[in-house]
Amino acid sequence: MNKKISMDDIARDLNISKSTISFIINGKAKEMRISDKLATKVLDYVKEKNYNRNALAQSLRTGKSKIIGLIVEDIADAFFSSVARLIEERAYKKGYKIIYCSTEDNPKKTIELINMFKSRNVDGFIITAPRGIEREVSLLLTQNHPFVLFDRYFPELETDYVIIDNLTGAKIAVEHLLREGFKEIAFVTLASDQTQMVERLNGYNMAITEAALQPHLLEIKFTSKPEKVVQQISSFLARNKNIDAILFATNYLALQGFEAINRQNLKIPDDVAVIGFDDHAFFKVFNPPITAVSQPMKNLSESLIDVLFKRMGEGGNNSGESIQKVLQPELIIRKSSLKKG
Amino acid sequence: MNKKISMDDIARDLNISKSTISFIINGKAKEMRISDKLATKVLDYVKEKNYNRNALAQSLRTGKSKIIGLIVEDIADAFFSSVARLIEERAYKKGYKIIYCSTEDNPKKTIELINMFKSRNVDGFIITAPRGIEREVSLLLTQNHPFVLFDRYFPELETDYVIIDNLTGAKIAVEHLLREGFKEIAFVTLASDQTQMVERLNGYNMAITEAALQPHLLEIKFTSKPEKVVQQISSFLARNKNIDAILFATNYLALQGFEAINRQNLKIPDDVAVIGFDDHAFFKVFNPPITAVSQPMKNLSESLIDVLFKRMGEGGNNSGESIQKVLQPELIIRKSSLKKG
DNA sequence: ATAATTTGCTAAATCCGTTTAGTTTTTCTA
DNA sequence: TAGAAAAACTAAACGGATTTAGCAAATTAT
Repeated sequence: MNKKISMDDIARDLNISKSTISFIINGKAKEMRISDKLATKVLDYVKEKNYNRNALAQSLRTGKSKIIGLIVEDIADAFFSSVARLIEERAYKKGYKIIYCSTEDNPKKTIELINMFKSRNVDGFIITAPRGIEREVSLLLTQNHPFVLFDRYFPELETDYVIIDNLTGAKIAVEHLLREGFKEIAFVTLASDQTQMVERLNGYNMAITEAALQPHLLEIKFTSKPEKVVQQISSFLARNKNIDAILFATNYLALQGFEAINRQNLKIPDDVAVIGFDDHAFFKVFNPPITAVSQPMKNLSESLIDVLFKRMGEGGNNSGESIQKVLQPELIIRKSSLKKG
Repeated sequence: MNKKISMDDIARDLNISKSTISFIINGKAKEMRISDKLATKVLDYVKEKNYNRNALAQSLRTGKSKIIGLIVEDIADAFFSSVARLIEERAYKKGYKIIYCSTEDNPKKTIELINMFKSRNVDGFIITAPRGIEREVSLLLTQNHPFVLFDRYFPELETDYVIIDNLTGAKIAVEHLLREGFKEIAFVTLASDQTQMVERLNGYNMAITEAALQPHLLEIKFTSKPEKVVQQISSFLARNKNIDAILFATNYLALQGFEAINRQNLKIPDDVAVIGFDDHAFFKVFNPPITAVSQPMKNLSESLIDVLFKRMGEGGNNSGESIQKVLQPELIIRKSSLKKG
């Protein structure tokens, strides 16, 4: 590896002080009363030699990094990767870079990631938190690191977060199915104590109870292999032939659910109507197109950035109230949830 | 922000030298003949105080970071996010973290990202390179930074890369359609001079020429908005009503293509057969399921990591031949490309 | 002509680890 | 029991920037 040129090298070559160079490079030439002549000379030299500041040294000294750490559950998931992309775009415009990592919902890994980000002086965190990192998150609070949670949050902690109204999301989905005349509406979800999942279940239950109908609930273990999930849904459908509509709590479940529906030789929506939670680009072109509870991706990512920058501007978490945004999801009605006729 | 504890602090508190602490923390206690008693004392203290090394300082001194920079075209794209996820998993097991960024195929942004990674001492790069960064890439070569290109490469540069045999991928797709009896096979692709796109076009052309058939080519500008893409494909189909099969060069085009096919009121595969390039989880559950040229994701990500680590082990690029792997894609045949009957 | 400013620039401390080249103390050998 | 060798640590330089405090020369004010 070619050793890179440093400010010291430039200082030696041009026979001036390192401080002077630093001021010039940081655009503080005027402020520090460096002559235009010298400033130009340095800048030219820098350009000629293709000099780049060592960001490590800079961050070490300043404590700032112009980097935001984004910690998502699984970057391969369309929801998270879309958010990541949108956040990256916005942050980039503000001169910040994003580095992202996946937790795979593993608290140990997540804690490691948080510490790695901390020890690299990221300026802020955006986190989808698995259960089990409550301590680490409250450490972020007390240590006054700017951060925002999203997708889910810890009710017991007073943190900033941006989430969607999951309860309402599930509720309007079920209510739409009710209006269409479906009566035996199932909810296929993950067995999870994460807030977003709990709320979706609550929304489903609320709508079913209000309509005085019978719930049909299938909770699947997070660890199940895809084929296992298909089998579980498949046998669930076989056992409950009266089910005429299904709300899937996540896209991943919807995917396996479609497979199960195929295996049971059911037609959407004639035999069974379907709604997914989280929209997906492909849902629009499915045959039939799939109705979905859609999270406001743009709004979500903008809010995340806004909240985080607010915190960063204020220099941390102990300055005032926490900011908690709850965005409204939208039901995008397509043919998969419409009664024939 | 609470100021964090440093080795100096520990040194002062325990009244020993900073070097000693460093040796102990780095597991060099034996080697440096530090007594077990002192080592234990320090380790206990470190645990008690929840001390974490400052990774910036460490990297600054050592030049290593245990971080790999992954630069993809668009993390929101299922292909790239899947690769990212798989690479992350493997790297994590080796004690490396991944930080990833999207280029959006913008050379300027990509160069910035590469420089940012460089200035943060990442140990290696994995890059999907847009055109226009050839100079930067050859700089990586001369500066002896370990890196691997993937998805596409620069024929004029002698670098490591892992790609798939795009020509064969497109060719076997068309040949399959020919075997099924389709005669008017269209290729919908992006106007691009990136190698993967050029090769896919070559594969299509080769298969069509060998069969002595008429090509039907639609090249779409990369910058087109989604709706524009739909319209272009739609009117392409309207103008060429004889087309009985389409190979889409990317998933994104397939998505817009499905929409266009719907608008033209065509049925898959009866009116028009369809094959996508790059498989997608949802293709399996489409109605009908969609045939796809599938990249060997596991193999791809493993190869990338293997090649990169080889380079990193050798300490850079000027030690020996470049490693260029070409993986074979697989045609996953589903109903969308089967002739009725 | 001298003091007070202003201009233009620099020295040195600092951020926090790593690592080389010792130094001091203890133990062993002759 | 002197001298060699081993054991147990440590001082200080280094990596590459930022930033405070301050110095010398040139201007301006008096």
